[in-house]
Amino acid sequence: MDADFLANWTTQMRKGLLELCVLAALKARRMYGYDIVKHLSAIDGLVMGEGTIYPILSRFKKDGLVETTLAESSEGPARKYYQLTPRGRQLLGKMLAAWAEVRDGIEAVTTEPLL
Amino acid sequence: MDADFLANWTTQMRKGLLELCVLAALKARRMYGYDIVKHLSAIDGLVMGEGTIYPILSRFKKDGLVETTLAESSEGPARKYYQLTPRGRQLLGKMLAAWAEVRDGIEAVTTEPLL
DNA sequence: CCGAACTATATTGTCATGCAAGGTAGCTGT
DNA sequence: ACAGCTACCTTGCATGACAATATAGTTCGG
Repeated sequence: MDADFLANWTTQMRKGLLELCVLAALKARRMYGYDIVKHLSAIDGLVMGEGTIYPILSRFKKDGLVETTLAESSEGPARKYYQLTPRGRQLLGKMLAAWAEVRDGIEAVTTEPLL
Repeated sequence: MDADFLANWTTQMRKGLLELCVLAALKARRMYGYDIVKHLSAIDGLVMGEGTIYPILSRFKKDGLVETTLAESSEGPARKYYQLTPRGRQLLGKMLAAWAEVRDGIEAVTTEPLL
């Protein structure tokens, strides 16, 4: 089915892009995992589940891009806040540059005039 | 190394996006594999190798998105030209819509004002 | 006429990742 | 007690980019 192809393709398209979004979301403020899911899912095209965010955050921590702080919550278990390290901030800059390049390239191909 | 992380991430980011570019490149005219590589590699951020294009084209053909025509060449082996089927053209439209949605979503996250 | 260089197609294997599914645990209201 | 929400985390699968590799035809210099 077309629907299958499209759903599958959409998954593939998001690879890597979600990492960019998560890092970008942490640029302005610290956030905890569950919150990031809600935050990004509010945006069309960036809907994601918890099984997606936690592996990403673990990777980020392992690679020294973020650090964590535990904080009590009155609405459930303690929240683990993630905040960017200088290294994470620097890498985010490079990723944004690479993203802009690819985005512009795609824009060029998809709007190409007929030859 | 940061360089490793970035290189790896760039690879992941391109997943799916390259398929979009290939379909889009075929929108205006038929092309053969080697030619598509040269064509897209001329654009920064869309550089790709032959080991990438042929699996994509095979998938497209298997899924009925493109059809092929063989044509003699005076500069090497016969060229296998790929052209969009109506189904491929229709799917390209849907993919472009999904792409626009994700692109705009990322734009929103990465340019978010400080709270 | 031999080999280097280029065109062109194709396959195999590795690796990272998105995501569904499942599991644990704390707090709130009935 | 129990349902329902918040919040965290792990396992397993499917997918696709890319490097490496193989094959074969053409062209051109020595």
